[in-house]
Amino acid sequence: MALERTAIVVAALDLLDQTGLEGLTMRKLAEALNVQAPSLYWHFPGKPALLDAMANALLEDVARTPVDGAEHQVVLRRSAAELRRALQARRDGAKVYAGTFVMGENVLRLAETIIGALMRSGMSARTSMRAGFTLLYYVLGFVIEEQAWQRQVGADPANLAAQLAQWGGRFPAIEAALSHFSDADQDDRFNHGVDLILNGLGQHGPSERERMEALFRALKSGR
Amino acid sequence: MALERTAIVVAALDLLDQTGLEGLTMRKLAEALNVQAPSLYWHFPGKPALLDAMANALLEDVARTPVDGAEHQVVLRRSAAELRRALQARRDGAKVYAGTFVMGENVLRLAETIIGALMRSGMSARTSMRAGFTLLYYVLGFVIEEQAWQRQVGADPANLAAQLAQWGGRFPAIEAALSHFSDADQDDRFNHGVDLILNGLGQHGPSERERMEALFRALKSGR
DNA sequence: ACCTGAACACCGTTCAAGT
DNA sequence: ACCTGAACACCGTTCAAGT
Repeated sequence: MALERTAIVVAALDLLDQTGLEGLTMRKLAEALNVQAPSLYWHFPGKPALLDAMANALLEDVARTPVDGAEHQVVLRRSAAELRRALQARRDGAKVYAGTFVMGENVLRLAETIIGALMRSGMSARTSMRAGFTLLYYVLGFVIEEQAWQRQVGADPANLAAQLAQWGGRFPAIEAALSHFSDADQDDRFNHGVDLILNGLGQHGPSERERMEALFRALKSGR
Repeated sequence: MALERTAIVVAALDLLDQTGLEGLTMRKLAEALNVQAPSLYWHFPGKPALLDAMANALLEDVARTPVDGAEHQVVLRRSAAELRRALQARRDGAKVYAGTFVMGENVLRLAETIIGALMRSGMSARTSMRAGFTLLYYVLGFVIEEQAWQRQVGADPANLAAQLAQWGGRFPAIEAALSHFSDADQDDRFNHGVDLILNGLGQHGPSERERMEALFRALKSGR
């Protein structure tokens, strides 16, 4: 029953928040569902399959807003922010997602939204895909490090400067930069990276030939 | 003894190649070292500490080439390629790295190389850090997905088109783009993303004010 | 300083059996 | 169709004891 599968995934995500990825076990999950551990194996072939379903479920609310005729920059910025938010919403969310490779509905919808917006702006399918994935990789990497930072430094902030000081001036650029690495700054940092990628896109944008092809396609489809 | 610690990490990385991250256990590692499992706890406080050491060891050969006066684009391109290669060198390398947050020597040297090159080009410490991390996040995200792809699709290539076909035309942009997603193309895809980020940097580059400040600093230090 | 034996409190998964 | 009991082959980690 589809309802039961969904309920298991929901319970698994709640358990994830409580225990972290390390503490997420089939036995504890079964207990949370008032069931014996082997029952889960009727619904999922194994733990990896459950983690795949969890990864896809993380993106449930991503890329739901209609794009309409929005500029590709707007679509990409919003998509990036939504993906970050979705991965951040659960403890170890980025690590769960990073451990899987799912062609699930939510993942595909997100990719379709981004790549589609780029293609509609006149870029070729090839360039759109590459640019879109560049953005997605950036977001994934960002949140992975963001959550690792929260786990490690969030638990013991004083330790950070001490660890760096241990190398005694061997890394001056980092020391100069680290003062700009504050917790309050995370959103700005994230947006700056997104802007950097969008900015790179501007130059690389549709070539003369790609513009002509896009125009031709539009005319042919009668719009 | 530092020698023993290093030997453990080397053995752990070799075991990782054989078993993957899932199969990497303290007991198997101890066996590979002809020792009982509890012995490892004299050298490392626990498995997470071992994984931290492994993550840092992955970057052993990264950012070793002297930068000299190289342009920042050259430094960044090389650093990105070296990081990708290092994470790719071991099975599940990116996942091991993504699970940790280590202020280790190798990680710091890589960050110093990138951020230092950007600062020397005239960018502020703040902008250099943000741009540098954008590149690093991209590389990390790229290799995570690259290795996930190798695990999943590499094992069963025929399955891919079938999985996508299942959604029957709901994701046309992806279908159009997927033909450009070949195994042979991975290096090109990677470089394209790096170029995109470098390209975005060009516009964002040193402002007039930042150029003046850099010039002033250079003059003051007598160069 | 470095390692072992024995034990504790867990794991994921299988499978026959129940309803 | 869905769940349980019992078991198998493992885990990470602790700790007293050895050398």
